[in-house]
Amino acid sequence: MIKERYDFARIESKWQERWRESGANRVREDEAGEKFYALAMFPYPSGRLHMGHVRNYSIVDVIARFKRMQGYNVLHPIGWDAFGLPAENAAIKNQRPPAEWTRDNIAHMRSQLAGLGLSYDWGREVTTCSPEYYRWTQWIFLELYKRGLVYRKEANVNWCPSCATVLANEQAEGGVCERCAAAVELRSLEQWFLKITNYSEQLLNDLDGLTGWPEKVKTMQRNWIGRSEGVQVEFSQWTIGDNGDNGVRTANIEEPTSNQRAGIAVFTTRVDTLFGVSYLVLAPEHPLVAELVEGTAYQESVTAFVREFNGLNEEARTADDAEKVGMFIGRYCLNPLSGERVPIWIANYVLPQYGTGAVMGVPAHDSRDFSFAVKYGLDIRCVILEPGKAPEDADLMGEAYTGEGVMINSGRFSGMSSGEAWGAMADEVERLGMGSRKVNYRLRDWLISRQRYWGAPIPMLMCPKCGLTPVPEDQLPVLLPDDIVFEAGENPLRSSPSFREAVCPLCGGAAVRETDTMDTFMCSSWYFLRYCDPCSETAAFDREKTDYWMGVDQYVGGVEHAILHLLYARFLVKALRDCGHLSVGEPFENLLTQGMVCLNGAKMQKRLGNIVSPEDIVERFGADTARLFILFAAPPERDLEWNDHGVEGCYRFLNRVWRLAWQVLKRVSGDELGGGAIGGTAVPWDDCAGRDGFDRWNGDNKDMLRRVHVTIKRVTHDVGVRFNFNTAISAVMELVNELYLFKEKPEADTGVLRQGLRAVLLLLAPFVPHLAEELWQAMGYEDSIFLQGWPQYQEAFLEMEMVTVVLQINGKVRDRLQLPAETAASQEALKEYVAGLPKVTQYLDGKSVVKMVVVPGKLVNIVVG
RNA sequence: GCGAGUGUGGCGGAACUGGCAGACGCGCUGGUCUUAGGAACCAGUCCUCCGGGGUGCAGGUUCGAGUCCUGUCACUCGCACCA
Repeated sequence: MIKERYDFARIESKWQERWRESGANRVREDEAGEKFYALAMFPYPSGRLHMGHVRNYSIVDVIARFKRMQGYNVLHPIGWDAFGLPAENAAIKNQRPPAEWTRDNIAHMRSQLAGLGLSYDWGREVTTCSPEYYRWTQWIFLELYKRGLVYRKEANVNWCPSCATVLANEQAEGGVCERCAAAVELRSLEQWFLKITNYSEQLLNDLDGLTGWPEKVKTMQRNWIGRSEGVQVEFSQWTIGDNGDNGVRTANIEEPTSNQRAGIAVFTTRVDTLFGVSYLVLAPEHPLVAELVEGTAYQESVTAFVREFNGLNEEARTADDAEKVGMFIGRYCLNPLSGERVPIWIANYVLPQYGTGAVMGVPAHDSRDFSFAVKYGLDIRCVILEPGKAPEDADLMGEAYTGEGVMINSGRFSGMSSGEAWGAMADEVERLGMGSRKVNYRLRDWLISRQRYWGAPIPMLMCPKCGLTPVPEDQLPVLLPDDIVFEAGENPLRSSPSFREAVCPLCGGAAVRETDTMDTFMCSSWYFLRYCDPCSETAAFDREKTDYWMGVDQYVGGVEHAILHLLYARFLVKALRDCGHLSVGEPFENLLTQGMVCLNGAKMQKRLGNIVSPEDIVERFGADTARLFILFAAPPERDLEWNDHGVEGCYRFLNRVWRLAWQVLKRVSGDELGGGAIGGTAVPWDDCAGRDGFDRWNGDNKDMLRRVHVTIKRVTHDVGVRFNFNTAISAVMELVNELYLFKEKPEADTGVLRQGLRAVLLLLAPFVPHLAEELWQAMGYEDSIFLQGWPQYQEAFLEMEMVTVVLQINGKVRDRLQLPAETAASQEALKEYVAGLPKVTQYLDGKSVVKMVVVPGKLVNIVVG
């Protein structure tokens, strides 16, 4: 028999053990029922869980348990995003291999997860740093390589000269080394890239099909991809120096000399402003700069200016407060349409990696060019009239006009609308062979090289004879060596002979292994595929299994992954599909981005010292209370303010449920109806479906049953459709309050009471699985509550005999009428009833009724004039 | 600057398609029981001059607006010289 006290510690460990022993959460592909793939973003094994994890995994667990009760075949896996920097830093600090540190962290966090009663299929656990996993990460790399989606290129990395090591962007914040505070330099290294830009268009367009994603995330991805349509225009180059004599146009001349070069290409989205160009700017890094100034009077000053930028990393370069600086380099070029001579400048505000690294300056119609022109006294030439402004205003511009208007000062294009001119001028540029329409993206290729130990080694070799050679598939995995000494400095793989020395698979000669490892985002971009087939030794995943489980039906995680992780995963899925390994083109059908967990108004962070430890909460109140609070305190997408009193409130509520069950069961066992009925089989009042069952009851009993079914309906909708767990829980709280009141009524039937308790437990089960399971068993059921179907409400039970109709006069609530449902449902009957009310005559006060608005079953509004 | 989002009691938040604002919980106040309680239970808890007024502010649409529209302010997040 159930005990009087709610002993959560005993109950929770008991059920966790039983679920584990019975394999309650194991799934297979061949089971009956539609599949449902519920996924939380897997954690980095930092050492212990924080509240953000608890929130994330509680949300997914509720969804998984709910769907399971609804009869779905639910895949609910967990794993570890286990490569990465902290393990390596810890290794240096404690002289312990990263593998050990990671393994211990995982062990501890695994037990914490188990302690929360999360219904994972532990048989599918995946760890990205295990050779069984990263073997396939390497295989995917090779697949992409085969498909031409991998290339090598020189690129800058953050380099700390004092630590002699490469830093990630996050470690180089503010241009300063995180560890030693030395100024970070840029170093150019040969590195590996994935051609994600091949998929720019698809990644952008397919966002429209992701109807289950928050608009916010899609917008962020759209901005990140940054598509813009424009024209790439060539400004032919003049040879003139700064002595002012007229130059000669030299474009299209064969055999160019050092003074006769082809044009300079710029990309513009505003080709309509071409006649407004008063200068042209190159990025300081532009390859032409050195050539253009070579041997001129400008060489020295320009070189000095350029050098200033080389040491600067991108962050310092693009900081908000960075002032625009630039200089004239003594050269001119020709405007392809107007034929005008245009001075060439270099300036810090032009980015080398976007477009062509060169920009046409149109001060009148671009705010950046405007401020630059004002600073350096450059021509501001208006070519588009702002509607409603007089032409003479153009000279007195206080800021750039970036809108549309009528063209002026633009040769034969004058008089057109700017929209028309855009097309006409683009056509003209193309006709002249001076450029063409072009689409540009902000998205850059994905640099996956990390000069680090703790990551999946890039499976490539350099053979002096055969060049770059992929490691053959049957030689995977390329294992990380463990004979490594960890100290600050270079990638330890570089100094490991056992790792570096290899044999070329093509010629059999000596070769050198690539020592770069892969960005951990690479490992986390396909883990959800591995969950579908986690133990395969012959493939990354079986196509049939991914066909069964993919895509993920519900993905849940923090918004901080809205761009990188989600974009990379989408890219990889598309690439693998194109390699013939997948049927789907998008990994995640529905996405829920949960809010942060805050304390005192700020995100819980070790750094801020505003941390509440999940372990403490579980120890003091139990996992069920922790889960309940975190789901009750706010809807999942919103930030959640932690509140200790609120936790106690949830604990109180569970105690209240416990006592209710205890009292109900005590009464049932003493009741002639209940005594013999407890057991695994259905008791009569458990299946009083249909109108007949309902009509057996009346008065308080009938009202109580109605409440039960109304609550089932609400909770089903709130959990299954809206993911508003907070309102679902509050609905159950209301039901419990009602049951307490009902219990004291003289007419209260024990069967109805039991029916109410049964509903409470079923509805609470996804939230507080241990308590629900314990009380379910106490009710006499032998099977797990999770094998019980999700409760169904009966329409007939929802029908009200009396309903409340609101009476308004001129929109103000004047009365609430209790009416038979039949009367309330009919326009005419309601009108008639209301018209006869003395209250109405009183409020009319001699005035006449202008109109009567009737909403059947709800409201009557009498408009009085 | 661009983009997205959010503004409701002392607090977290309800109000789903325009129809009873403040559900549920916290906190607070008073009470019952108790040796005691930070336990449990009961009652109360937006303001009010008792007419009414209240959902950041100002307008608008409507019989009716927290909800829709326009403008505005504040805060949060993302991107940020992307030509």
